[in-house]
Amino acid sequence: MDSPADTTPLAALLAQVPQPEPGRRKGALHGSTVAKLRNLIVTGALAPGAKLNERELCLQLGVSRTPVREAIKTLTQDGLLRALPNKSSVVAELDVGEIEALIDVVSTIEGLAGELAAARATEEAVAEIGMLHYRMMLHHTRDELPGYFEANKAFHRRIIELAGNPVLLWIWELLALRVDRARYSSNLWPKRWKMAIQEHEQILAALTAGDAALASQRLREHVRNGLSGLVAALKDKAAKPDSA
Amino acid sequence: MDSPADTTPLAALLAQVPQPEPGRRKGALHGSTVAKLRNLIVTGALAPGAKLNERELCLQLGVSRTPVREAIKTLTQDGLLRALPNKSSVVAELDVGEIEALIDVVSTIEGLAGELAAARATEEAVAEIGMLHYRMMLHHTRDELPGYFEANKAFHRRIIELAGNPVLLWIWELLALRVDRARYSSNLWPKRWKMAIQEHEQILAALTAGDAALASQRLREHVRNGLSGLVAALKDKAAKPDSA
DNA sequence: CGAAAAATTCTTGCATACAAGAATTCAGAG
DNA sequence: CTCTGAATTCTTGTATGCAAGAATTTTTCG
Repeated sequence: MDSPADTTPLAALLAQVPQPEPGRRKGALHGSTVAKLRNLIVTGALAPGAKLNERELCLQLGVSRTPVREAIKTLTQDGLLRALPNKSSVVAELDVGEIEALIDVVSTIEGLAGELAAARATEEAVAEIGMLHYRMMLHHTRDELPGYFEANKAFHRRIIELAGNPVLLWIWELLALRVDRARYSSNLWPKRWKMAIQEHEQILAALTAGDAALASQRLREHVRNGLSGLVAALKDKAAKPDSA
Repeated sequence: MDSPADTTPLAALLAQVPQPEPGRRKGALHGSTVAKLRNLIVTGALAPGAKLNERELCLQLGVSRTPVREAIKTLTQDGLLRALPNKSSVVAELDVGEIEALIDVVSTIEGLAGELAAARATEEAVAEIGMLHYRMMLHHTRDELPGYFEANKAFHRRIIELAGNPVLLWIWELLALRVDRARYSSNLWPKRWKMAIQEHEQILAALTAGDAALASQRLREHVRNGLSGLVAALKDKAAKPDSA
């Protein structure tokens, strides 16, 4: 059976079939497919409004329709795709109105996180968040957008985690997907870097002091400032669409 | 081809096959399967910890594995199921700690909704919410739990809708699933009916007055009271498990 | 009789086949 | 040449097949 020189034509054909990539184990396709597709959408590689052809995605991602369809369903639930009955799903438009709606919700959620986090802030936890803050500053001085972006997100995530509320974290992750998408689509970022860093310092100080009300307020306003800037940038872009 | 007396054995066999229920159109199975399964979980018909056998569910729901698997994935994302790799998914435990976590998040979300709703409260909208309030009172006087339950949820939902923020509504619906589940599992309800009705009246008054801060505060506290009662009831139940 | 191991059965993960509906193409009439 | 409509093709929705891994039973040895 394991003879390398099997001579039947059928065996020859079968030999070059899938070869399930030795290292791949069962049960990993759903997750990885979701991750890949989500990245394409969040980063804008798949533009808003783009139609998703399942067969095409199968080829592109190298899997069968089953995991692709599962991924589409998942991302539809996350609000990144819109499903039309018997028609191709499309990448959700990123409506400025919806981002404005996000402002209220995300700022409120992060405000709550700040309040809870301040009450639980140990020295160690604050130090860890502080580290993320400095990492972000480092990327700032180097003008490294992706690194800055990632450190910024890690800074916020760490605060949510510090709040110690799993439901809060769950909701935040859902919201963060949409926020990220909006961020990617408007690269106004350099303009807000400095102010964001200052605000982060203020937040860090409030957490260090264990001042729940202050941490809450500062996070709320920080998020509101950031997203408002995003909305303004997107409106600007919409007004003069060719200045990218 | 349409001869009613086709004589081949194969045709005879095919004749008694599925008969896809004349009224059923393509594309409806996913949604209906999710709804059915979700109901089984939320109402507790499928107990926390129960293992889901896909084949069994297929028979029970009368569909193939595909929609069942999709439904399982959807509900897993909603947090009603937990997926274990290569093993049966199980109905998520309803952990008291998680419900405590829900308190902070749901009360904050509804507080935000109250704030936004008060700012947009027209006479018509307030009248509509008032109607739901009276419907709830009616069910209260008649001791009709399911109706009370439904009217209560409609009351809250209408306020969220009045807030006019689609992201807020989306998040609220996700959270409401877990809240409902907790409610079904603890039937302490009659005890809190009266107070809930009084609180609703206060909320309605704040909305009528267009007082955003007050509406926000009252909704926040109303939700907190309700869920805290739930947690207490569940802890009680856990302490003396046989008193159902 | 008890315990470990081997074999069988069961269950999920992924792929694929088939059917219903949508999109597109092509033909023909005006 | 354009518009309409029928026929073809394409795409999604659902069912089913097959294999990898888990659970269970049976068997064998101490």
